[in-house]
Amino acid sequence: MESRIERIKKHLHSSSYKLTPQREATVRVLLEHEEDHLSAEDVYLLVKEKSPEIGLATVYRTLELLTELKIVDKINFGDGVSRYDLRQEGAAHFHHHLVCIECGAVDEIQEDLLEDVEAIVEKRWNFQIKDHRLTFHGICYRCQDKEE
Amino acid sequence: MESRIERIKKHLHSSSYKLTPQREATVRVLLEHEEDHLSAEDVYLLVKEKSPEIGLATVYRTLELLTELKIVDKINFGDGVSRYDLRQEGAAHFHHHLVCIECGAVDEIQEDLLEDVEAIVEKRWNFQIKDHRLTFHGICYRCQDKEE
DNA sequence: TTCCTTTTTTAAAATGATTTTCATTTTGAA
DNA sequence: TTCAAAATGAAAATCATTTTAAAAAAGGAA
Repeated sequence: MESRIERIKKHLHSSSYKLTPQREATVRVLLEHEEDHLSAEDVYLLVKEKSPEIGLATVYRTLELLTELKIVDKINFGDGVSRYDLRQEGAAHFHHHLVCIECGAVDEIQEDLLEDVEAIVEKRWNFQIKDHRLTFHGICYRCQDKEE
Repeated sequence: MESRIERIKKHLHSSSYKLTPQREATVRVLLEHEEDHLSAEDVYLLVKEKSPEIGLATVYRTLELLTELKIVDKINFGDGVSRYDLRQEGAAHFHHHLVCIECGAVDEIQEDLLEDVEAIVEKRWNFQIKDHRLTFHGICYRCQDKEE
């Protein structure tokens, strides 16, 4: 059976891009840090551990390329940096996030939950939805426990 | 009856901040441009028309202050700049956005639409929601017409 | 293989948004 | 009026990200 890396390689090739060693190292870091919401700088530092010669600009270019190909999602929690999440394979919809305003933790919601809302928006606003971003800011279960 | 500006003034005073001429000029620009999703630079240029002595740093500081006091919402559509929206008075919930990937237009959805989703999230993830951000990316009704 | 063209990379410089610094001005309370 | 704190403006600094330019790598054709 085909590995995730191999499928990404094919995906790149089908758009006539190569899976260079630098790109592969970057993808591997993303694979090892799913759900971690790494910034470009985070990714850079992690890639550097195994491939010290890589440049920050290459990481940025790779993340941009992967975003274009919809292999990763670029997200923004309003803290001044973009973060990059590997897309779940076969996921029809982008996952949602829970950002804790106490401790800063970011949890993920894989369920869609928006089918009904999207149906309403498409019909009522006559808007053809291609993608969405939903983030809740609040207090996570861990911090709720702390307070009591 | 009390004007919007006066209520904002009281809001500032209740946190022991002053409504200085610069702050008032900034708020007035926001009041005159609701739904326009102005960037700090946009606000600065508009404020400058009436108050040419104002500095960009002051506009940034004012927008930050208004954000802290929840008088404005700072939003980010992933285009590299933060945008600032005056909050609807008495609006329990932040409004949502429709971003057109063809023409870049940003439309607003004032309806909540998320009550059910939030109830599920609060219960199932045991997360105490304080705020949310929901943005749909897709094709607006204007661009759909163009294509046909 | 060798040559050639294209893609990719690197490091450094450039850019652009935002924040900080610091000297000056304004403010409100005593 | 006097004083300390708050606010401002201009410039400098910062930080994330992008661009540049030259070198390296990759792939295909002869």
